[in-house]
Amino acid sequence: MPDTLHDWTLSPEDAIALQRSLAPRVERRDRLGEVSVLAGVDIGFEDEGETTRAAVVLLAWPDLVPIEEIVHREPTRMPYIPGLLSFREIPAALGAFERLSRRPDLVMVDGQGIAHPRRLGVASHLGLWLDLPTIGIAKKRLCGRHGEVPEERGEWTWLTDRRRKEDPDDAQQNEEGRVVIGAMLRSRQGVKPVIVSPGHRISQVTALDWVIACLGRTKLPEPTRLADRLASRRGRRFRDASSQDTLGLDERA
DNA sequence: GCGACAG
DNA sequence: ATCTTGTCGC
Repeated sequence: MPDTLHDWTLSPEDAIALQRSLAPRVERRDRLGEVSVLAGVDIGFEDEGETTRAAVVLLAWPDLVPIEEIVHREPTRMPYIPGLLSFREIPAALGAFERLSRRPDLVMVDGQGIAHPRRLGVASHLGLWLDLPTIGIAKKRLCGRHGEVPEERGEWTWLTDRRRKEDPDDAQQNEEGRVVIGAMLRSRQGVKPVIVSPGHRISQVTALDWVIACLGRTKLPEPTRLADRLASRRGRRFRDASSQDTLGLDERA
């Protein structure tokens, strides 16, 4: 029975202070080079949470064919605390990135980007650390509000939040002075929308464009979907039968 | 003070 | 996130 507090690298107070100091460095405008390799990142857990398993998948653009997969395991250091997710997941993610044969041009992360109380979700934090363009794709909302999302696939609605100290002066605002922090995207009909928020070095609109361009017929965009399968021990049953692998890609566009 | 709360 | 079978629907 490990005392979880002993494994903390940072206290919650220090982690929050670090987020506050890093948030201003997140770039919300496009700074992407030519994109030919995309990456999907996700984290899973084993041994009742004692082991963290990070998965990174590289895909060729625009084929969206996987060209490299890495699964990296290491001891879990921190418990899950809403708002401090990056401190729990990033160490393992970095371990996985170190083993890649090359760096991707754009990274899609399972979780929030700037749609975070201090505008530093795991996608933004990882983007800053790697100095790469990142996008956050989350399945649940952490903060902010939004109206109803149209039912049709590809439709979306803004996710907005009250302005905070962490928001830059030129942050994109709507008519009520609220700040846009992401978009609720109906990635598939009849399914709960996913939350798309910029991570680092990318604008809201460009982030949305990329995620939509990577949609198959499943809820999650291809990069994150593949990383998800790897990180959560699923999809191991079809390792040889590639027939199931490209199923989600056939009917897009 | 009372909820809400990524993975 | 994870523990877990069958089942409803395109």
